[in-house]
Amino acid sequence: MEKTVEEGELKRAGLKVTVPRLKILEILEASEPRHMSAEDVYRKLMEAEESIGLATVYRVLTQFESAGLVERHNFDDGHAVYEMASDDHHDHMVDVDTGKVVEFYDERIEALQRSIVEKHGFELVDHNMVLFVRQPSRKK
Amino acid sequence: MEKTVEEGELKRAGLKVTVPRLKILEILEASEPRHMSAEDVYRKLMEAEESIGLATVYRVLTQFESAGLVERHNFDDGHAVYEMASDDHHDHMVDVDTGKVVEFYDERIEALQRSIVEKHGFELVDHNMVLFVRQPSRKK
DNA sequence: ATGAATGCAAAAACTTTGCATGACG
DNA sequence: CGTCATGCAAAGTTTTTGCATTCAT
Repeated sequence: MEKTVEEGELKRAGLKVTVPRLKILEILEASEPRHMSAEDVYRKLMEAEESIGLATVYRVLTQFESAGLVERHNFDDGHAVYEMASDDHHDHMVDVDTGKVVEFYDERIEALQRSIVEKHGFELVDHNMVLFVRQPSRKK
Repeated sequence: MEKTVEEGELKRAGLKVTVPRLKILEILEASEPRHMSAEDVYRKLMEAEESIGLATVYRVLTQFESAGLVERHNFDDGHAVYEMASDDHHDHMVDVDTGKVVEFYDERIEALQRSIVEKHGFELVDHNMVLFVRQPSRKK
């Protein structure tokens, strides 16, 4: 039985290697679009004929978040979505017509955020920025 | 019966003037902190001895949002909060230790957002930015 | 009077929890 | 083997909806 990369990731995160955790990790890594709700993950599991409870999906996603493996975002619509944590931080741009999500990074904005926060006497722990956009070609 | 400012606001928004809508509008305008969940509003109504159903609070807040009277935000914790819409746009800074919310505005960030969005071929419709901050005086 | 708004209760959507069973190290 | 993870179902939260009644115009 060969050791997969995912097993290593789980061990490093201090999580016991189990079938649900492996499957969920695989799904998140292969996911397109990159942002998935607990339901989305559960649906993929069902498609893959895995019998894993929805409750477990929620538990595992929460653990992954605590372990820093995934990031949780609250866009607008009121339910959480998860994406694999990457070293490179990025923000999001959501096309309001299509729902498509574009990721981007701009160091000037990051720097401005830090400077604004410091001006108010705080230090920046984290941030969350979503730009709602649209193709300009729409009439009116 | 004298006409209040709030009555005018409701009429202008195309909403019939009713007791629940007036009371909720008053509460939002007087609110401190400025960000209130539906439950918060409902609690205030109860304190004021008004018998208005929670369902009505949700309905009215949704109508106010559609009418542009209030803005809805999803910070981190998963339930929506509302604040009176003001002409001057601003973003939010949340102290992760105390939960306190600071509002701020920085034109340089606004300009950068527009420029980034255009570089991707979109136009900016709206945005949402929350900085999670902390008092630097914490040890470790 | 007539159509819209409200209150109540029931339902829906999303997430968490309790507990007995089963799996990992 | 002891502990931790899982599945299932039940409970919690937050928000929405159906319907009879009340209210604004």
